[in-house]
Amino acid sequence: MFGLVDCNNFYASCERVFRPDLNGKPIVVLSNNDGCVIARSNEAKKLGVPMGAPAFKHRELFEKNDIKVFSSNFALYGDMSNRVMSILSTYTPKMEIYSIDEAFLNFDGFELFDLPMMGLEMREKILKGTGIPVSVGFASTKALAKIANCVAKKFPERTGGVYLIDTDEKRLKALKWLKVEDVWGIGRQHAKKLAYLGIRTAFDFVQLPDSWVKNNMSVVGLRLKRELEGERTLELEDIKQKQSIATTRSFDKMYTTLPELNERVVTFAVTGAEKLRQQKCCCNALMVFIHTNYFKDDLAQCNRNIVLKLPYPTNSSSELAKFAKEALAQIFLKGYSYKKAGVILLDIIPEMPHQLNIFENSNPKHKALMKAIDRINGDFGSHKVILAAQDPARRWKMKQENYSPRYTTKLDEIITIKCE
DNA sequence: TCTGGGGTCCTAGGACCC
DNA sequence: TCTGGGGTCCTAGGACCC
Repeated sequence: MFGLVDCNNFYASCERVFRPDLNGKPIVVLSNNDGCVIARSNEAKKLGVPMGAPAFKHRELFEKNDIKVFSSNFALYGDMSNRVMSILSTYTPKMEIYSIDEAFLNFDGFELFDLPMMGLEMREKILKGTGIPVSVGFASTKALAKIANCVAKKFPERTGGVYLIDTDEKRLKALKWLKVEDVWGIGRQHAKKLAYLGIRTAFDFVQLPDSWVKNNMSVVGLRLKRELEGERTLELEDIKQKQSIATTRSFDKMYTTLPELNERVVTFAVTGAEKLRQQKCCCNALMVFIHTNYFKDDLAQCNRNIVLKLPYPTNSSSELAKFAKEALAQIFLKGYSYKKAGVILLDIIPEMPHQLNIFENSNPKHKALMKAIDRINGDFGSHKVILAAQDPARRWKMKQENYSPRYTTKLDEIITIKCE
């Protein structure tokens, strides 16, 4: 059996943990730059706030309904996620943290256990220990566990937030209930094609011939079909090192000159390099991209990217910054207003051992230098030591008008309790 | 005025090898 | 007139996930 534990409205729930006055009230969390809605409490969903909605288009709806708006606070969400995962890890050694708010648990060998009871206990323990409500689904495959979780979340009164699919009858009932576009692994494009064929539910999907599924949805679709039929094709995945590390941002205003973009791109490269060193890896290539604002049809559009193969693998901030600058210089065109840029580190390999180049290698002194910088920034706060090419005044602040305190990770933002 | 960010996997087709 | 067969690697693009 697999278990899937998923936090309910995770970011919204995190914001409410330390604001119990907001329980039962509609709240939304916005993306970086306060751009789009990326999380909604159940109350906000009921009021018709769509997922991904641009905030500026819904200001009126927010105000009229007294919807509390938050800027995203990833320091808080990341820490709350760790707490939830750490409680979950006490239930089985075999666990895959699938995303910030959900984890697959493997319960092979737990045949004698009462899984639904265990699910209820998990729920309770996590709620008590972190304040985050979760839903739990159990089934024989990952895709079915996802569906069981959906059922648990959709009918909390009837299920208590925990649902187990352990018979064919329950499996078929769930498949007939679930809309095909809500199946894990079926996205917008495939859903459109399926709708055209009159496929409405997960059950309808499973009736399709294998050949059609293979031809139209490749082996990925076929594996999914097997999973829904109850045949295990997906296993828990190990925590692997990342194959690519992206740092990309939209700007607060349009940038038109190379020096302005240089500063951004260097900072992105440095951020990527830090993540690279954290996972003890080097990269062999990087991509830099820039583009204009594609929401503005009336402006001239420019969308360019380049992949630079590096002469040697490195994780040095200054070397990667240098290469990123070179790459940017090659794609930058004058006369456009740029809105977004990014640096993506590619072809990632372990730091040790790696193949040295006969002629040219990463500057050996950088290793100690980076270690020192990482330690200083780790102890005294990030951005204490930066490259000269980065903006020392940090003028490029993100728009975050409703940023909540970092209750759990910052000593001076911790809550104060008054005892009378 | 204002529209997020970070990932993975698979396939087809081209270039190349013997 | 007639032009093999079997591979690998790389890339761009498309699909999906949170």
